[in-house]
Amino acid sequence: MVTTTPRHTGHEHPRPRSAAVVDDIVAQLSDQGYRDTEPRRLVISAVAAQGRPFTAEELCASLPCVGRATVYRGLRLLVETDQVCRVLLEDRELRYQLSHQGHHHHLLCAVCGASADLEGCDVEDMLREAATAAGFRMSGHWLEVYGRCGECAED
Amino acid sequence: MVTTTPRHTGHEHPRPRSAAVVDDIVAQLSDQGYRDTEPRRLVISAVAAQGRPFTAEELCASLPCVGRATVYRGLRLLVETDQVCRVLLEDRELRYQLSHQGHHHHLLCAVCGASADLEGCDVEDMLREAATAAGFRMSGHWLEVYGRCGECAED
DNA sequence: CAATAATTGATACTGACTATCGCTAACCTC
DNA sequence: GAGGTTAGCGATAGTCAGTATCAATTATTG
Repeated sequence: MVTTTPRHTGHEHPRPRSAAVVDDIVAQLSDQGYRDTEPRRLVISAVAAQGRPFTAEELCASLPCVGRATVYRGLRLLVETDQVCRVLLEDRELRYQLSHQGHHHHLLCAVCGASADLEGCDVEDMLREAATAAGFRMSGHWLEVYGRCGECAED
Repeated sequence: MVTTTPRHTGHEHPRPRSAAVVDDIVAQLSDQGYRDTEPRRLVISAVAAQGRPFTAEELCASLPCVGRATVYRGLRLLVETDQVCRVLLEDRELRYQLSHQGHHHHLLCAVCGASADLEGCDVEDMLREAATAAGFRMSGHWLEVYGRCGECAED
């Protein structure tokens, strides 16, 4: 398993900070009984290296040495364990992104693809109320907000 | 234009009320330059007959005499002209539904698949505000709410 | 170190949808 | 109505994203 690194206080050296993230995720997966494998680490590492929401195919392309199926499996595992969250673009394209954990929504820039987490927006209660009024018991929801980020708004 | 005519193919007697819906939609399409064709009417009629959100494949299955491509094309046209709206289930399955026009959101029952429009819920402003706070200019959003309808909530 | 069970990767497959293209029929003009 | 455009049709082939299969590999455990 590769990574030989002292896991404890890990940043004393210029290890790419993403390495810490990878170790952290691998450790969490390990706690849940998932093995620490080379391909898996490669996938996680590639995920951590992405600057913005990415597609499964992009990930595959960036990992020519890892089988497609393995990339997809790894990605699915990360989503299931809440390490990565799904992002839906306006054209329904599915993308992924390292999760900042916890339930939250995304602001997506239609121009550059950047994403930001929507803070301080508590639609939850509002939706639950409206659902109740319609005779429904709400159990969940899906929300994505589209627009232009600061940089792209100027055009 | 069109269609006050009892087309011979038709069953003039107790015209199902959906027939009025079909005529109406065909008329609107006609206004936009789309032809009034038999297969198109069949598609619209099948759409109008659905009691709840349906998939494209379900529609194909219910129209064995209409080519798949035609069903898909018809459905796409109806979406583009706002006669039909798309509904996204929790598992990302795409369904369709006669549109009640105007921007609105759906409440979807995870058990029986029924849908209701979410009334009196104005998330718009809230989202725009939160987006602005994050330096974004909001241009749109996608929201689906999942739960159980009154009937299914009892279980 | 051997046993065992998870994981991998090559590949075949699936499901949903789109492109192609020769043919048909709706609509417009006269 | 008749005739000419051309939208629309349907059969089918193709595409694309993602999944299933399965023999070989490898992390983990006893």
